[in-house]
Amino acid sequence: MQHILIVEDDRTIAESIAFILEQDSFSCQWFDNGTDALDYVENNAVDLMLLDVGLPDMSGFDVLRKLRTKSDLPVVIITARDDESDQVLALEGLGANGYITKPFSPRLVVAHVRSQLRRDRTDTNPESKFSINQDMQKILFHNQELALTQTEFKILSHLIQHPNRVHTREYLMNNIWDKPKGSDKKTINTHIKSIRKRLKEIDESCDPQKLILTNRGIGYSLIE
Amino acid sequence: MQHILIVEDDRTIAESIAFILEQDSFSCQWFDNGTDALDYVENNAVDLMLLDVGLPDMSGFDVLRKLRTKSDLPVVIITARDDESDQVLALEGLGANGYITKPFSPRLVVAHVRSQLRRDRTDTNPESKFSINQDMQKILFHNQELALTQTEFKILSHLIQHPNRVHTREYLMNNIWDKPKGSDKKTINTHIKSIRKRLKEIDESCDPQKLILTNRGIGYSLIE
DNA sequence: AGGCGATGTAAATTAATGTCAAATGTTTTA
DNA sequence: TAAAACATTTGACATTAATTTACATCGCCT
Repeated sequence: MQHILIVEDDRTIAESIAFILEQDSFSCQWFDNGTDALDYVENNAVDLMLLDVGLPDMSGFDVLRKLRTKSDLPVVIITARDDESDQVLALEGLGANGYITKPFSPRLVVAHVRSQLRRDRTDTNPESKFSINQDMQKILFHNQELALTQTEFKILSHLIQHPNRVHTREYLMNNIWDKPKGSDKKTINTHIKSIRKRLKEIDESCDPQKLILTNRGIGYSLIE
Repeated sequence: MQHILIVEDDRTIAESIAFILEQDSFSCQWFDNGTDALDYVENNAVDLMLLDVGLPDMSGFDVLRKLRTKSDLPVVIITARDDESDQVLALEGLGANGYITKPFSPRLVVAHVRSQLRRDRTDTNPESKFSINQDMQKILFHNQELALTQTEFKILSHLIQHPNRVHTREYLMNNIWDKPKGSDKKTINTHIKSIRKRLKEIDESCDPQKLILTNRGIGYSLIE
């Protein structure tokens, strides 16, 4: 679970942000001043800071400046002043990572938070046992790398990207290969079999036939 | 030098952005439609995309959606519509990294670009066995200088600067040589081979085929 | 039971990559 | 400027991996 630090002197705003972040399964810590926040960052694992500019003890910009002398923690500025030069200063001069102007909806805050934190994770649907790393052309199953060949990768990607729906052999044939092969329909069969084998290699206890379901007379589908 | 892709159908805007980015020592490439831009991203080294929402052929959101099926390139949306729900969709739903609403000053664009790229600096990755000295055109491996030719240097630099991802032959060809070579042949292979040989020269015990991985049917990748 | 698909094994085929040496291109040096 | 030294490209060939085909057997569903 990722931990968000909220530095905001308006209790109502802080609470509404915290509420929606917690709904989105982040954990939050709130401070109404910069000094305590900086102190907390020193000694605690924080993934991102939401930083108001107007604080009682020091400006948010000053907080950021101080923070940046020791940490590159992602910081999203929240401010009532919609002044472009402030934004340029924050982003370029001080090293902020994002900038939100009031008034804003809590959802926008979550969007910014997620956007900043996205890079730190593997891009994946959290419910799925699979995650695809396009950069490496690799698929992780239970966070372990599957040793797949090129066509196996393509087939499994298709299934993962459109789970819970049946893919006919013809459909797969047409979408995996450039030239329509047409000839033997058993070739998909073989690839599915070897994909299943590789799933089993990683998770001995799983039932690959329930993960990749055979829809008799139609095709295959991946079940999430 | 970092390379920015501008996708914007208004020539005037595109040019003013390109102008100020080039002043800030970025290089730019401009497209006025989504199709060409997506095509270009496939096979060229791009560090960030500035993406207008209102494009002639497809919405910028669609461009982003398509892009995200294969790449996690940082994308900053530029749009005339200051609509919060659009922004939430772009940031959270589609995986945009930043959001700028028109009208904006070119400086703000630069600020966003810098802010997004700040994290990407891999030059001084302490975990890496490699370090690059661009000025001297030298690469150190285990702190020992590699005796590389010009093309070997370029290829290895690319791999080091974007480690842990696959670089297709076509991609490397487009980015290492000025003029796009028509026929591929085995020229990349040969260079890779000689780079691997030189790695082995320095560290007899290393396995160059595990450092520079062959991704069969795709390309090569450097593993950190 | 009979058909369809799954599984296992193996061989044949096709494709990608590695390797090497010769040919070509480029720069340096005498 | 010519020769030498080096860099790059190329094609032939070897090697390895991936894909397809084939066939025998097993099990499930209707």
